[in-house]
Amino acid sequence: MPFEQLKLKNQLCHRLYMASNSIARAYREPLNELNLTYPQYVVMMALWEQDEITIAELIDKTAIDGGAMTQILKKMSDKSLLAVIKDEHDKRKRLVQLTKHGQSLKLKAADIPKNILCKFDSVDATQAKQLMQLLDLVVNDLAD
Amino acid sequence: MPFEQLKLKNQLCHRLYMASNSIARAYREPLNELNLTYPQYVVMMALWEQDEITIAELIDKTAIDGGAMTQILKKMSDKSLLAVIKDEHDKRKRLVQLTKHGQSLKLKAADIPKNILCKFDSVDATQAKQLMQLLDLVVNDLAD
DNA sequence: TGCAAATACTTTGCATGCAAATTAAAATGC
DNA sequence: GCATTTTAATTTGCATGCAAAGTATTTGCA
Repeated sequence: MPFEQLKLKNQLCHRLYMASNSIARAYREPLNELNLTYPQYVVMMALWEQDEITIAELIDKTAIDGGAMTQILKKMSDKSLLAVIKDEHDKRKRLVQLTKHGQSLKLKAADIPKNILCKFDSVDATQAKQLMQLLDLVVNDLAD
Repeated sequence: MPFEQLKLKNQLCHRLYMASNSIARAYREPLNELNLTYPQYVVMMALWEQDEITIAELIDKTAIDGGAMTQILKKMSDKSLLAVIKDEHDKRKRLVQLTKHGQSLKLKAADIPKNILCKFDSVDATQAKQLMQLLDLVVNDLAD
């Protein structure tokens, strides 16, 4: 069968495209209540894990584009979720620091992952873990 | 361990986010040679499977947003890959039709999926199929 | 010491994804 | 038969993802 590989139903990339968009859409509602977009939420999660890190470290942890990160941090700073401060030891670097407000939001966000997982009627914990492992393989194979 | 569920390493959504971006990035180079973006390539694949379908059907097949689809089709029309024509039976609808140029591009695109798969050193065919099945479960569970 | 190369960010331009509002046409219902 | 509702697209505004160019510092090295 010629061109069989070009059919959408055979494309891993299209599955990923749809799944990624679907899950981001699922997060939209609960995140709206926190006045956060999905990438902004990812930044918050990274900072809740470790506060006061450089922008480069934040980019590394979140895999968010550097150009986008500048804009995202500016908006989050405007919302008083965090502050971007100069690194006195290396003036090229800037440190990102959560505000009290940003820190306190962690409590409100704690239930979000669970509420999303509730929607997965067909995927049990084992499958979810398996899925994450497979996705890690994909990401690693495609990493430069 | 409190807030363990908020760590990025435990988040299925963040894996999907990274994997989807990674694979879209991997397609960028080969698609540049065809002067196509990734969503435009998805539209082409849908039309190579079945030509002369309505925009609604195209949206259904590709899962591309309707608002974005209008813009995408306009750009593809400007590049003479396809034409958007009126449906005489139902004037609300519009049909999308590949041009000869659009049809001929299928040949050049045929090798792209294989070349991307080459990059997956750690994922064999069985795992790829398994991954697609799991992603289908996720998409279906999240579908309204 | 001094200058080229590497780092860390920022800025800009383009292409979506998405929600919400809008327009046009067809289907429904009373 | 006509108003209401539904369907099909388009338009608009906002938030990225990404590539490429630009700026400010710091490193490396001759």
